[in-house]
Parts: sequence; structure tokens; C-alpha cells
Amino acid sequence: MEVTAPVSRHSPACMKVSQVLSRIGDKWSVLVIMLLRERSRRFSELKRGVEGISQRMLTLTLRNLERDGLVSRTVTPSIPPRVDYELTEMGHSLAEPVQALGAWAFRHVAQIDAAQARYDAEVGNLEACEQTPT
Amino acid sequence: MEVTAPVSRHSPACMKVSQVLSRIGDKWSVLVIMLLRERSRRFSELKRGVEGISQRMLTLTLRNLERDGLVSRTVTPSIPPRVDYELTEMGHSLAEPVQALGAWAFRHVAQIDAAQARYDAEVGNLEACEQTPT
DNA sequence: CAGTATCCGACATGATACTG
DNA sequence: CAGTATCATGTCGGATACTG
Repeated sequence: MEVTAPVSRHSPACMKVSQVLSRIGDKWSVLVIMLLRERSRRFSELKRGVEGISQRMLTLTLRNLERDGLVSRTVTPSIPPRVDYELTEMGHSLAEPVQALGAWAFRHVAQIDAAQARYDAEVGNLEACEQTPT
Repeated sequence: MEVTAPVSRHSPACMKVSQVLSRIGDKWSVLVIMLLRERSRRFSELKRGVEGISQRMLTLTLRNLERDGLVSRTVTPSIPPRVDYELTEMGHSLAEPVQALGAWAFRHVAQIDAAQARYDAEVGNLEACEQTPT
């Protein structure tokens, strides 16, 4: 169960873990995963669903997810072409801890906001006090 | 319990959630949090503990965590100065889902690696077939 | 429709040097 | 010791245009 202690925090495995975390951290992956959690979706459907995303970034995001084995890509050679994306089993299993993290974030949004506001106010004050012109 | 569905994926709250996820995703925050999970630590201790991190990035990481209210900073004005960092209660509560995610990542490292290798092999093949020189 | 290719600016990060 | 300041760089991401 222990993850960080026994692997000494610098083992190759730990590096890999960091990579996975990075994927989670990037702006779009989680959104896409959450969208695909309900059901498989087409490219354009995802594009509409995520809303801020550029075509390029959606492509790259899906590529990475597919590369990691989290999403499967199914091409239907028709005219116009149709490509469906779906969470793999591993993708679904990832969605759970991600969801847990999302739930935590959701619960603490207000508290974090408050902390930030307080911090910024203090920093602002300190900066205002600094009268060291050169 | 539902996070994404009822908030329509584009509410301001959801944006905030993304911010939190970004913090998790960045290379160092999680490492620092994990280190602080055991006990409070001094700046230089963290620097040694994380190992790849530059002084600058450790400072910035700690700053952000402090701003978010996840870490508390305690200065002991001595010579030489001493600064201790400690997870706040909220920081500790965040560590749990993060740990869960880390555990997932750890369990699936091999599978992800395999998926990547397979994907790269396929892409390599496809690229090798592409004989379209201009 | 579902991409790919290219250009470009913004930001993140590392290295280095200096300070209380 | 615990930072801060500055500079250089590399990656990320958006906009745009083109393709099968």
C-alpha cells in the first residue's frame, strides 16, 4: 500500500508515477476522461463537450491517452469518417481516483479561494511597505 | 457526490477544480506534499529530499502550496535563519486522494509502459511505411 | 468529419549570481 | 540557511490553413 516510502522516492517507478500525475494535471485530459466516463464519444462531440479546447489540443490529448492505454480509438471508414473514443478498462479504473480527487477539490474550492485571497492580501501589504527604490 | 454532471463542466467551480488538478499535476508539488506528509521539514531538507529540484522551483512550489493554504510556513529568526514547512489540515486531507491516485499509478505503471511501447511500435511502423518525400 | 502541419507567443523551468 | 533576481531556453498551447 505504501507508495513513496519503500521506493525511496527516486526509483524509476516513482518517475513513472510522476508521469501519470502529469497527465492528470494537464488541462484537458481529466475533462476528456470525465466526458468519456459516461459513454464513448466521437471526436467532434468531445470538441463540443470540452468547449475551450482547440482541435490540436484535443487531438494531442486523445493521442496521449490512447498511447497510455487509457482510451481506445475506433475508426469507422465512412464518408464522412467517424472516429469514436472510449475509455478502456484501465481508463475507467483511473477515473475513480481522479473522481475522488475532483470531489476533494470541489469540496475545498471555497477554502482554497479564501486562503489565496488572504495570502494575496498579505503579500500585497508587504509589497506596499517595501519602499526600497533602488 | 457527483461532481461533473450537476455543475455542467463549465461552471466557475469546475474551473477552480481544474486549477487544483493542475497543482497536483505539476512536477514537484506532489513530491513535496508526500515528504511533508510524514512530518514538517526545513527548506534545505526538502531540497535534499526532492533531489532534482532547483532552489527556485522549490521556493515557487512552496509558495503556491502556502498560497493555497495547503502548507504553513514557520520562520524562526535565528542565525542562520530557519524556516519550517508543514502540511496544514487541508494539506493532509489532500494527501489522501493524492495518495490514492499515486497508488493507482504505481499499480498500473507496468501496464501503461506496455501500452506505450506497443503504441510507439505501431506508430514507428506506420511512419516507416510513409514514403512520401515531398 | 477528423485530423495534420506550421508558425508563433506565453509561460514554465533551470542555471547562475547575489543578499539578509 | 533561505531565499530573491535575472537571464536563457524549451515546451505548451492557440490560431490558422490545408487534406483525405
